[in-house]
Amino acid sequence: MAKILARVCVRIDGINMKRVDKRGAGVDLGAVPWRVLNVSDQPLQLKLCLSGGQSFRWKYKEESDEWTGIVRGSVFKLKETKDGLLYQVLGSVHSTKPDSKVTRNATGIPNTQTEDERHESILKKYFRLDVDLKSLYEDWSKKDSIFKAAADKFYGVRMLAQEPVENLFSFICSQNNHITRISSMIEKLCSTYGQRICEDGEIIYYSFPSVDSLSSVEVESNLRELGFGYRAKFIQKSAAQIQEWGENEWFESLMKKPYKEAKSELIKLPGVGPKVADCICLMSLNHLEAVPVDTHVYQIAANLYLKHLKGRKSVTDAVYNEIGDHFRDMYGPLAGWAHTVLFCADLKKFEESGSKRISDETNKKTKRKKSN
DNA sequence: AGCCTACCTGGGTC
DNA sequence: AGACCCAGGTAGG
Repeated sequence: MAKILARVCVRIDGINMKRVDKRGAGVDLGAVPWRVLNVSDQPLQLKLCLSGGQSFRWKYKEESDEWTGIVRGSVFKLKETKDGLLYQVLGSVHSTKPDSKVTRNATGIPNTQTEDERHESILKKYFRLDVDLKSLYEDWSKKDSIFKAAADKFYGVRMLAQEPVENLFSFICSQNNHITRISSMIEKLCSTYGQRICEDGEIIYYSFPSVDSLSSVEVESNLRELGFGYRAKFIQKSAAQIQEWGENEWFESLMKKPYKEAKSELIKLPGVGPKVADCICLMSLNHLEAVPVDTHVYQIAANLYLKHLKGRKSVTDAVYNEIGDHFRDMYGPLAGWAHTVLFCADLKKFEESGSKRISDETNKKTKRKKSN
C-alpha cells in the first residue's frame, strides 16, 4: 500500500514539496509513505525526548499519536508502533525529489546518499542511536539509587544532538519564562525569520531562522513588538556577535574545545549565562558532561543530594558549580545526559496519577495544606 | 563571593 | 478588579 502511494507523481514547487496526482490536483500529504527507522533495539521514548525540555518545536497530536518537528530543514512526522519507530518526511528545504541523488547538503553527510538514506541518517544522529543507552542506564543505576528508582519509568530518555543555532536562540528565549510562552515565541521567530518549508493542511512549516536573518539591527524592535520583551535585544546582539565570530567555524571550534572553554566562550554572548551556556554545550556541542542547573535541578540537588544547599535565596556561581560537579563526580563524563533523565522524572507534566515526583519532599513542604 | 533588583510577558492565585 | 507571584535566567550593581 505504502509503496504504491510512494509512486504517486511528485513535483517540486520551489522549496515547497507538493504531491500531485496525474491530473495535477493536490493530494493530501497523508500519501507520504511511512518508513521504519532501524533503532536496533535502542530504548527510545519520544514523549520524554521531544517534550522533556530539550527542544521546544515538536508538536504532538493525540488523535494520531504522532510527533511533528523539523530537523536540519526537513519536516518529520514520527510515530512509535509495535513494529518500531516510523517516520515520514513532509518536506525539505533543499529537497530535490525523493530517492534521487542529492547534489548538495549542509549536513556533512556524504552526498552520494539518496534522500531516504539522508533522512534516516539525520534521525539516527539526532537521537544518537549509536549510543548504547541500556548500558549507560545500568551504569548510572549502579552509581545512584535515586537514578535507579527513576530509570524504569523514565527509560529511553535520549540526549538529542541538536543544531547549535536553534538550540542557542531557543534557550535565550527560555530564560525566566514559561514553556508555553517559550514555544510560542520560537514559533513566531520561525514564521517571521525562517524559511517556509512546506505545508500540511492549515499548518505551514518554517525552518529555524539563520543567524544572518536575526542579526540586522531592526530585528530587536520587531521582536519587541512580537512580545519577546527584553530577550529581543539579546537575540539580535548575539546573532550579530556570532556572525562576527564566524558562525559555523565558531560553533565547530567550540565543539573541539574542552567543555569549560566552550562554556566560557558562550557566556560572552549577551543573554547567555551559565545555565543557557550549559544547555548549548550539552545539547548541541557534544559536551555531555555539561549539567545545566535551573530551578528544577537546584531543587532536585538541594532536596536529594546536597541538603546543605536547601533554602538558598539564589543559585550563586559557587552553588551552581558545586551542583554540576556533584553530578559529574557521581555519573562521570556523560553526567549531563544522566541529569536529563532526573530532570524528566521531576517534571510535573510527566506525573501520572498515583506517582510522585522524585523531589516530592519539597513539594509537600512548600505546598499549602489542602483544606477538606 | 554572595545577595539584590530590574527586566518583558502572560497566566495563575488570592 | 488589582496586586501579587512565578516561570527551566541574566546583567549590573
